[in-house]
Amino acid sequence: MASLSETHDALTKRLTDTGLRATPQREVVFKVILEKRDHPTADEIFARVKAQMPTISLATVYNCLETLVQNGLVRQVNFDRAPTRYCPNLHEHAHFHDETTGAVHDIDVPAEVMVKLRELLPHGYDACAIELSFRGAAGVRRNFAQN
Amino acid sequence: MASLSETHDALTKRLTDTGLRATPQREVVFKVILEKRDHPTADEIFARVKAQMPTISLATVYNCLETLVQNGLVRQVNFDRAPTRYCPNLHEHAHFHDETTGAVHDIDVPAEVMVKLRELLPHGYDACAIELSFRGAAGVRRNFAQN
DNA sequence: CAGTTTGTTTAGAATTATTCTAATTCCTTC
DNA sequence: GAAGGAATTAGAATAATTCTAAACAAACTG
Ligand SMILES: [Mn+2]
Ligand SMILES: [Mn+2]
Ligand SMILES: [Zn+2]
Ligand SMILES: [Zn+2]
Repeated sequence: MASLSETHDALTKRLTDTGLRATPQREVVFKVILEKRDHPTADEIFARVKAQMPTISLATVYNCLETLVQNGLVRQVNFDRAPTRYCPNLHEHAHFHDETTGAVHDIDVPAEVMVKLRELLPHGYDACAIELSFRGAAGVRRNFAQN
Repeated sequence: MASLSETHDALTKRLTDTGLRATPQREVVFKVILEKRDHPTADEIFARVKAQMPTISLATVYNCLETLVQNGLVRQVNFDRAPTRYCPNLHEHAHFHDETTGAVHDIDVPAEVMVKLRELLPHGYDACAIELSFRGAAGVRRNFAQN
């Protein structure tokens, strides 16, 4: 996995390339999303960030998230009308929403499957994004380490 | 396609089976969704319904929609944080959200593709629903009939 | 039938995630 | 080290949806 300073540099570069600043707020928001690879909501991110930067405001968290999303550093995930979640996994992947625990799991999607999906579109339809999500229950819990 | 009285009967049967009533409000909400096979929002449905039943309230439209969805008579469709849309097409299908026009188009998904998607899930994951949606621009407009 | 229960509709208030506003603070550059 | 632009902040505003509580309607019950 990428080290902290690597991702820090990625953030700085990606932002400054667009004339934006790598502010402490943006850095800490980005960091907490990378740290725990669940799919937190803005509120959850706000809570985690406040632990490290007690003066940050919720508005700033929303602003930072918007910037990160627009610059392709995090992904935005929506399940019906629930609060938006944020995902640090930039690989092409789908989401499994476990209704019993509320957890969201990443599901790998091979490139060839993505190609197959794109082929479903009639001629002339050009998709700039494909979203695939599952809803259900994620399996028997065994006494093994989960994460 | 199914006739009006057919779908009317389907509504009545499906509802009364669950101890619910086929009220005029539920019937007219269902009817306007079937009539125009776009993917209207609750507000749009409210406007169309009011033309036939001027006294209906928005709360009732929401109530009726919830009932129809819960009883499998219409489908609910969400695109990120935009207002929920309602779809009368009960076949397994995906949605294409045309960002330039705002229109939503149904995309056929062969059963075998659905099977393939389900196979992406790790052992123990049980999906009760799979949602697939595309976002982009829907093709060159030619001078042919559209619908 | 009359009376009771149960389900439904309705207007308006409440909720809640998100966005907006306007003032302040922070950098960067001249 | 002023000026200008960018970013942050608190709090107000927004908007889709849900909730509340009262009125209404249909379905039972004896
Ligand atoms: Mn990788
Ligand atoms: Mn058919
Ligand atoms: Zn993810
Ligand atoms: Zn549809």
